[in-house]
Amino acid sequence: MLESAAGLFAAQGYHATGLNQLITEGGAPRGSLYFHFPGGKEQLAAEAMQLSAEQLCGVLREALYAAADAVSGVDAVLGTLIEIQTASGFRHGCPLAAVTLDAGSASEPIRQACSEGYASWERLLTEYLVSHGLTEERAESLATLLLAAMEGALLLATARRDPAPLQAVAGHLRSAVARELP
Amino acid sequence: MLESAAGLFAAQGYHATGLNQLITEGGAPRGSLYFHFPGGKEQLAAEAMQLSAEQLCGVLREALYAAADAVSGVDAVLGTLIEIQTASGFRHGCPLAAVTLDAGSASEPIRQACSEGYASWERLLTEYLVSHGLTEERAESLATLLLAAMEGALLLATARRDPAPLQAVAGHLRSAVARELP
Amino acid sequence: MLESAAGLFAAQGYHATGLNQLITEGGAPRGSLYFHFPGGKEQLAAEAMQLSAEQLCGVLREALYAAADAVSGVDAVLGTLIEIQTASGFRHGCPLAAVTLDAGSASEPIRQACSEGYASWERLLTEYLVSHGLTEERAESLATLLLAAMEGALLLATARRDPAPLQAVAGHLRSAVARELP
Amino acid sequence: MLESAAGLFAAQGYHATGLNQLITEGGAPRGSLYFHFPGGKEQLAAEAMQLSAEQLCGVLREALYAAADAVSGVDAVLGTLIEIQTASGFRHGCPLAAVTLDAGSASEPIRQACSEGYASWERLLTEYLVSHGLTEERAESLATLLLAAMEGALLLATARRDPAPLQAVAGHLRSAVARELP
DNA sequence: ACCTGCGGGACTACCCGTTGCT
DNA sequence: AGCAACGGGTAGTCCCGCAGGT
Repeated sequence: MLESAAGLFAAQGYHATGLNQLITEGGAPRGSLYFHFPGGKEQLAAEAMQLSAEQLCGVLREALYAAADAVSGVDAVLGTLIEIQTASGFRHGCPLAAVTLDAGSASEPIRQACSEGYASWERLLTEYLVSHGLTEERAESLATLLLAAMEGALLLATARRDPAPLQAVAGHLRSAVARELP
Repeated sequence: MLESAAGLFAAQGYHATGLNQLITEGGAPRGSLYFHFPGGKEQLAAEAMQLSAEQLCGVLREALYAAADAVSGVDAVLGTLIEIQTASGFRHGCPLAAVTLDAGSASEPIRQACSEGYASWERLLTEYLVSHGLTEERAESLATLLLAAMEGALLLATARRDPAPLQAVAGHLRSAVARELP
Repeated sequence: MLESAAGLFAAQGYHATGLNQLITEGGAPRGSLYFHFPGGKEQLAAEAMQLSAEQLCGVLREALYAAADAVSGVDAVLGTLIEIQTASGFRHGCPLAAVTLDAGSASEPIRQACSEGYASWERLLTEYLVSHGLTEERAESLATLLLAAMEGALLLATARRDPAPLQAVAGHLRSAVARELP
Repeated sequence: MLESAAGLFAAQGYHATGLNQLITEGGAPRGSLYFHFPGGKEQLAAEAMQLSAEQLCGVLREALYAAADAVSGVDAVLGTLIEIQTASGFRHGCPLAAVTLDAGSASEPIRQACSEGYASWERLLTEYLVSHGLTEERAESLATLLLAAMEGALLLATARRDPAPLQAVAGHLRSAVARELP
């Protein structure tokens, strides 16, 4: 249920995703939804965002820690994103972005769930960079750049239906990391 | 009319913005909308995206070409974005992003309008970098990084209601540009 | 539209009457309803109550002023009520009572509409009694008794599906009026 | 449980009172309701009506038989009603009326429960009047008038949020009774 | 020709009263 | 006795045409 909701919200945003779509796709009856999510669509979306964030966190962690060094770790992350996006026909970009932008301004719980998701990814990157020798401060700043550039590149790639922005960004991020390493 | 529509779409996305809101905010009667925009809401949104793109293009151009050098040009652009976002209480981020993500997948005209908007900004940056001595190829690639990082930072700042991501990214982009200059 | 709504509300009360029923019975599409009654079901009910009150006021006035004297006027009114109720199979009692009791406590506009309806009937009776020689004060008090007894009798008759309470009350009201006449 | 249900139904009618409200107010779990009341909401309402009728019957009996004579007995009854209604902020009128009108036409068990409730009150009044010397026939007829006028006055008072109709009616009923006494 | 009041349903999120399975 | 599930139903709003008027 939450899984399918997460996919729908990621692809269409909050308001474009109707309850009907959520329940048919999720295979649940209408009334059960409000039993498990008394807060309705809003709560469902917030929990879906949390789930999405955790899942992607796991995927990124695997990609990072399977890599030989920090530079190829960044490469692996970008490669993963490219694969996810092209495999889905450019429907799946960042699983939080669409909801962040079309519901984050109206619903505080949703905004917080999204914000926490981004923060979790940023912490992951920061810890990874620290484990490769960067100071806490430089790691945090670099992690923000990495995350922002990846998010933006996903947005551009979605708009263009073309992974080129992700690839162009990958090159720059690789060298940015390389330069910061001790 | 278009102006107010652009603001509404930017802040809420496509599906969260109702016709009622558009006409009350825009001060136009209901039926007239379909005289001026026979394509309905979709056409209105596409044209609003185009308008937003052009307006921001002008603002960025001014900021860039008023700066003494390329590094401070990038600084000026980021500063402008920070100002826009904080001044609007973190409601206005990128004027295209929300619509790109919640309507771009369903409406081809809207996706194209957004895509063209991003492309126009990228061309602006590319030309600016070329005018500061970069080769066409390196300028294009760097422009993509700049645009992606700015878009992503706007997204993160919106989610967090905090301009910190924009500031963190600004530092890295400044040095990225500095390194590429001849 | 309002006529059919008035009938439905009278027979079933406010909450038991769904919008679906109102629009199918009234022959209007759903969207049109909210054009003419922006306040939705609540406004529709309030206006229906007003209409019902005016219509019944007209019916009662005719019955009263067609009668030879005050006593037979009261008789005519009760007779009219009996006829209305038996003709409808005890579905139509007082057109305001059901809504007064199941929405009047939750919706101030509806309560006011109902209250004004009762007041209009009371004024009608008061003026009629004054025109037959009662002082203003005694007329008002007697009108209240007449109205209350009629309302109560309609309620009892509805519950019992039997006009006997109306007939029993009629006798007492007739003599109550006879005694007060100069 | 039944007590709280009775209060809710009296104040809001049958359809305006949701199961959720009944179980939260009544402090019972959702599923248990259908153990104790296999007939569901309908049975619950019918039994609540019966309970309300019996309780009010008791209250009225006490008021009547504590009075010195028939006239002051009627006075005591009206006084009790006024007190109940004003004490509850005009939310509690007749405990059966709202349900009678918004469910009596659709549910035969409920209609019968209400009808029996009214009949029990009428019997009480009849017996009281007989015990003060009236013939059975005149007592029955007068009891109907008393009950109808009280019900109607409660309705008017509820609509107006003003006990004036009850007071006006009290005067007339007092003299009606006085005249009938031997 | 330009505009708009009104009408038309499909669809929204939400909640209802009810019932199997535990 | 009771939790979890069930869909049909709620009021309300959506985006969109179509005649009529200026």
